[in-house]
Amino acid sequence: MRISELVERTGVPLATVKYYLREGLLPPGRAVGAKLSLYGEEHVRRLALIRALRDTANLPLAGVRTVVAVIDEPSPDPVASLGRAVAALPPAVADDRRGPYPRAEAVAREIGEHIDPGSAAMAQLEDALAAAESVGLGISPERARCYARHVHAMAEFDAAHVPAGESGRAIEHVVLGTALYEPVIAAMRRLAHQDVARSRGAGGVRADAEG
Amino acid sequence: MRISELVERTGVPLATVKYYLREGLLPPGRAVGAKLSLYGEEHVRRLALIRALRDTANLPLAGVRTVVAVIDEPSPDPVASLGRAVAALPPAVADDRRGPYPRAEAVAREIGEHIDPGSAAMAQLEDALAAAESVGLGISPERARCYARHVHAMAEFDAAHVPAGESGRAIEHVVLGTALYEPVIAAMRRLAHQDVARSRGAGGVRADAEG
DNA sequence: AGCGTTGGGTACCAGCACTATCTACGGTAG
DNA sequence: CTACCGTAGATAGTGCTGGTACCCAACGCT
Repeated sequence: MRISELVERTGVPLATVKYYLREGLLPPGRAVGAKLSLYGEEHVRRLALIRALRDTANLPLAGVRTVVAVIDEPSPDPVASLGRAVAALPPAVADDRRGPYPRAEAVAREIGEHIDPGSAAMAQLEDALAAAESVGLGISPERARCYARHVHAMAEFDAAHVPAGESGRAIEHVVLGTALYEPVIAAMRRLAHQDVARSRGAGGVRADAEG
Repeated sequence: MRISELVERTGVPLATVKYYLREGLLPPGRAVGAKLSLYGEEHVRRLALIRALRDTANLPLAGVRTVVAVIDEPSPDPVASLGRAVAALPPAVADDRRGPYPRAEAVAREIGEHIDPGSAAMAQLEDALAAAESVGLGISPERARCYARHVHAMAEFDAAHVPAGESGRAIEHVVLGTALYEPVIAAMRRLAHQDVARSRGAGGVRADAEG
């Protein structure tokens, strides 16, 4: 299809499509002659991906670039690629950041024994815990245990539902799942708070609170 | 304390403190004479709050303003205040946004029966689900049920641990908990993925962040 | 041949969150 | 008394991000 149709189908403004082409986020179309290029379904999908990562996952374009690079390249080392991609997701972590992460380590122990203590997620957790603590919302051991149990259960579900097959698809699935399910879970948690508050307030009893 | 000490204790640059004062995020100090004001512990706490909401909860200053307004004002209707404050948290939702939210409603049914179908969180959930779907990561009913169960359990824990007493404290706790625990949970989920990935098959490999 | 579309480029812009500088005064040390 | 540092208050400018606008010349379809 021509660029005008790509614009029409995705709803992304022409100027923005050109900008993404310039920035290398969107691969160039197949050139037919000097003044015409044709685009395919993969361009439609790529635009959807860029917009989803930017608007929903809150990823700056530089991060989008990292993620699509990982997805594009047939990776020799899937695990390293995955690490790079997930580390590109917000919140940003300084490159030279190294532990120890005292608060995060205590919480991580509740999650499991197979956690890399140097990973970006540890730094993110440490920052989040420190911020909560700084306004008097420190996380008690019971809260950590409760949250740990439930995120672990969700992670197990996720792991059980990663598509089998070549590692490229799996990596894409994991990266996008990490980025795009986080807002889903956050919104669901807000709704759950609503539900709990209103069933308590309304006199309805829900006494099956665990952990 | 004088403004120089406030700067020193919080680590926030003087120019930034002045900016927050100008913007009304930080209440003015007690003026003693025309060229000197004194600040107290509440200013230290407020600065920590502003930085936590901005840096960790990713809240633009306009949103910080809304949240601190709710926390400051003794509210005649706690529930309405709470709603306003939580709606100010990201992701932003257009004011004129109204349902229906087809994807979100299906998921919300898994969470509970006491959900306000017009709340901001419904719009946020709808957007997050649509974004995931647009890149081929639509949420299956099983996944929705799994996530719903676990976020609900976490919400019940949260509700059981809101401090009793005057409603002001409770509102502050709920708003800040919503905003500041989300990144905690997101980071914990990433760590849980690591733990699951490494305890299954891939024994010993790093699932996040190259060294 | 005429006309709209395209590629390619440069320039410009808006929002956000600061940051820098200036003025003027006032409390204090010497 | 005088010098000087700290402070309040105001205005202007900066750096970054993510576009948006406009222009021009070359196509290529009819």
